[in-house]
Amino acid sequence: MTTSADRTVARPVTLADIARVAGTSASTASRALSGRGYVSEAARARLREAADRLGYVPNASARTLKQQTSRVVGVAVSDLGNQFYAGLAAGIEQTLREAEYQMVLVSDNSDRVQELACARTFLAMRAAGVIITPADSAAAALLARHGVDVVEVDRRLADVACDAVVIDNERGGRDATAHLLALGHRRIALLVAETDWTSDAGRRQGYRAAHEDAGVTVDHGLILPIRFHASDAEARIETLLDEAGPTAIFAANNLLAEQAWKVLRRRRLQLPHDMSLVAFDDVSWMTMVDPWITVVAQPTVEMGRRAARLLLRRADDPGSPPALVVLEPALIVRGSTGPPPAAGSV
Amino acid sequence: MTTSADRTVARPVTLADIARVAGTSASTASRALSGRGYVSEAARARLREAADRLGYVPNASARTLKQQTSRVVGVAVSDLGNQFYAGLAAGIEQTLREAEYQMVLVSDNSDRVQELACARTFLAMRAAGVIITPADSAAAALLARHGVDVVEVDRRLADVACDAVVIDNERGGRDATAHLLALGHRRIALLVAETDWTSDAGRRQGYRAAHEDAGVTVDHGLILPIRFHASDAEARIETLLDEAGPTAIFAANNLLAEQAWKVLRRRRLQLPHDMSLVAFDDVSWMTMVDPWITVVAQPTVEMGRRAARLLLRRADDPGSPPALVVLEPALIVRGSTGPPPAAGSV
DNA sequence: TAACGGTGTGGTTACGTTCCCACATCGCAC
DNA sequence: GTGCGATGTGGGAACGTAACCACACCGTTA
Repeated sequence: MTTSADRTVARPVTLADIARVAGTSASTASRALSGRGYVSEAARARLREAADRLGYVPNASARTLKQQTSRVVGVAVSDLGNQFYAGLAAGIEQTLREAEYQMVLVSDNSDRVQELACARTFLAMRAAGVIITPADSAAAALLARHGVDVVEVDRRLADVACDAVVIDNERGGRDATAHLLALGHRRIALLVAETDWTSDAGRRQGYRAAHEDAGVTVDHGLILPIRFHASDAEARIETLLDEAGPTAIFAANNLLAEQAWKVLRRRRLQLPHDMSLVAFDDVSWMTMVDPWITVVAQPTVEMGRRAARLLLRRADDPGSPPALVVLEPALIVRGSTGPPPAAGSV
Repeated sequence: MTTSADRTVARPVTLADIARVAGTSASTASRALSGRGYVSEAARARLREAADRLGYVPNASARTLKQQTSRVVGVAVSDLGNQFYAGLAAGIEQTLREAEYQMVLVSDNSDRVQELACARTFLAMRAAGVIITPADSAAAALLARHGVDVVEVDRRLADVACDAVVIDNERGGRDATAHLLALGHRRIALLVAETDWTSDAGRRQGYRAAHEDAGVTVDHGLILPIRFHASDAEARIETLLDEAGPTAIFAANNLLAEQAWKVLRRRRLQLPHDMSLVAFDDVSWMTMVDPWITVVAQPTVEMGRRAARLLLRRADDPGSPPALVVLEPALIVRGSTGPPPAAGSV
């Protein structure tokens, strides 16, 4: 007995099925539904109707196999749990969806092995392109060698020529540091990720440049490189405070800012009276704590959108030279920064 | 002239290429690399070597086409920009990656049209399964009709039988409300999403049940349903404060909590002296503001992991009955709740 | 009238993989 | 020595789509 429930296991409807129902060939059905090539209005209408009635869903794999390219874009970010990367992904997804592309999203923990595995997966899927926050140059190289377009976001690492979207990290670092120097600080601690990424290197460079501009010598004991998710991060910040005696802290990413802020709170240090703090990347908590945190804001979601747009543009115009989009960070001065405690005064 | 750079446009390597190099047939090459069926050690070694040397990457589309199923899981969440959904996605991605599945992630804005479009896309990709935070029952119905496994997360909406991962929302709402009632509050405002979702309905039901348990009648003027991303949310909260005169607020999701908190700060109301606040969903800012926010915490990432695991389990054992995983929320009492202001005292 | 371009259609093939089947060669037991 | 199962291999079909080609029919023009 056949009931409607039997349809739950029905074989997927194909072009051939529709063609049979509409009394045409599969070729005509393909042309009618894809809109390429000649089809009479009558045939098109019949085929459309049949497709609707049977619940036709085109088989993306068959299409990809035939056309040698898909509408899938691979995206690999360092840590989906971090608001910054989640925002990037949200921007990318939004733009891709509007262009009717799909996003395959992977969180690779900045691990080169996982990153390379992702690249291989994207290759296997014949991804139309890949957007990556690179931790290593190997993935981009592999993809480029197979002719897959790559866009690097947040930092640049590839040996090969490829599109990239970054912010002017040096300017961000410089603005933040100059702001503190202008307030009178001379001992500014720098908390920075322990990597060779261009993002952190740029911020570090900006920190140095601002000191040079102001004619202030940097005490290298004030610079503290910290690995991502290092369990001893807060302890090391404590040590820095004790040993290097800074009057201000510049935390070069939102995670380090959170950790620094927690240490300061634990020590009951008043912002900005006892210590000034500048963060990088304006996440929501920074305007919820008291005082609000002075910050170098980056247009996170917009970076994602731009990266996706670069990829889409290259799909249209494969020959165009590699584009580098540099977005501007914005220093937003809020309550967490002020003059240093007057040494020995009162 | 042929240079190494020419390889950038090389035709992808196929099984046939490898077979030719190793002196076998494509069938044997397939068996050797996929590990299914008989292959001599010698042949396997030769084929492995050839695959490595030529940089073979299997074509996922061809495989999917042939096998009629893929290693892709479709994931549709309401709003990737919200920490809660980002956490869900992170948990899902982690578990899928460990099982060597890929996640196609879409943010559908809780829009039924977009949600249905997503479902169609996942169908086209022959997704092995779909995980969704549903806004409408149509998507799950469509997928189920085509034999695609669906897991609902955070809320249940499907007419069809499918796996689901939720938390005990009623208990969460009840615990939060009972906590406030025990402190002596009798006028507790409820900020809740204006939907028919089981999540919010459950929290609302818990709110009511706690009142009943305590023998307190609910003033319906204290209940404020607010649409997601409503631009007038804060204004309506202000109005509620003025007109209904609550002594405590229970905000049934992290967005409403943020908005309520901002209104309270603007009014310079002291937590918990002038007003108590309980939030739902423990996001990072809640332990950064002063005082810390009392909250009903939900295991966000774990919910994602469990959802993915349900899907993977069903792939192994297609016949198993629909599973409903109910995780427990946890009331964490912190500084934002205390006794109500003593009416007319002092 | 013949040639021609535009329109419309269907047959066939190819994309790369897997899987079924046929077949061949063993060693071993009866 | 015949049968049989285990091992190993290759041929060929199939998955569903899109592209190419051949063809057939029109109306128009030389």
